[in-house]
Amino acid sequence: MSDLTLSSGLEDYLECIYNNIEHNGSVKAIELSRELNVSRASVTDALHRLAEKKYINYERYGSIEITSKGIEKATEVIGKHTILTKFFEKVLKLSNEEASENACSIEHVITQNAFKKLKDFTQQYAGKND
Amino acid sequence: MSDLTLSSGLEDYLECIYNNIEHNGSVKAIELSRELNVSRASVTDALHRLAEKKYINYERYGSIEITSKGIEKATEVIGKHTILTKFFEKVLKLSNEEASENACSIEHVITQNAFKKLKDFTQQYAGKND
DNA sequence: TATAATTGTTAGTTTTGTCTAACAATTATT
DNA sequence: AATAATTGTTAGACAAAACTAACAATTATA
Repeated sequence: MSDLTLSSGLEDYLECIYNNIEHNGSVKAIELSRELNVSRASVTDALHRLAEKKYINYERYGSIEITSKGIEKATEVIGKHTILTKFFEKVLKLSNEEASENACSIEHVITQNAFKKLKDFTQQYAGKND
Repeated sequence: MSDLTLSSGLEDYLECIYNNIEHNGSVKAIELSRELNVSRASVTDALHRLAEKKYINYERYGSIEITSKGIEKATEVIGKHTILTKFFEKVLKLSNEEASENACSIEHVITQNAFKKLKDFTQQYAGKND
């Protein structure tokens, strides 16, 4: 019985897959390799693990397709990323780069509830200070 | 040449070692095993890795002593933990338990600069709203 | 359409961190 | 002091993620 949850690492792959498909209609392994700074071999491994957990459909030499389960997870993580970045940028006044860097690590570990509160707080705050 | 940086996992061991020594004057492996919910064997491994990186002094069947380097790192992480908990509790109004849970994961990944800004923000905010 | 370049896969290795089970050392109890 | 209980270590497995090097498939180009 395989574990169905995603590690931070696999969430990053999924996020990247989703974003590329959104913007370009498709993704290739070489592109994930470039954007995530990992070897092509590591991408192949990750694609197999994601497929095993049903977040994507993938067969050797085939195209990478994201499943509805994958879309759900990806949008969830990306939503967190967006709000966290906004919080660090608008509330704490960090550069976009550092805001995004922090968002990128925290998005994988923050609890649902904490995120919800942070989201409300950030939106309140941004409303008042814009 | 061994890597001198600490993973999240090893930081947790070090934090636990430091806190126990502070409160009780010493720690035993069994206590770390209990508090961190890992086997005694895993603790032995972790102690060797921490000793190799010079964060603690340790020899088989010997007592666990934290080095000055270890104290520096532990207090840094604990400092982050404290402020992050305060932020989640006082600013976002989470329960102490959930505040601490989030602090526990974020303390290992937040950048120095982001932490500094968050600290200032939290102290400002707490000052105004107490 | 051959050939060359690019992309993807496989096999084998490494590191980190975990586990269990068996054994050794230490500490407590009778 | 001898025995029992607790604590610590070792050995051997396993899983997740990464790597390189060699090879296979695909795509582009001469």
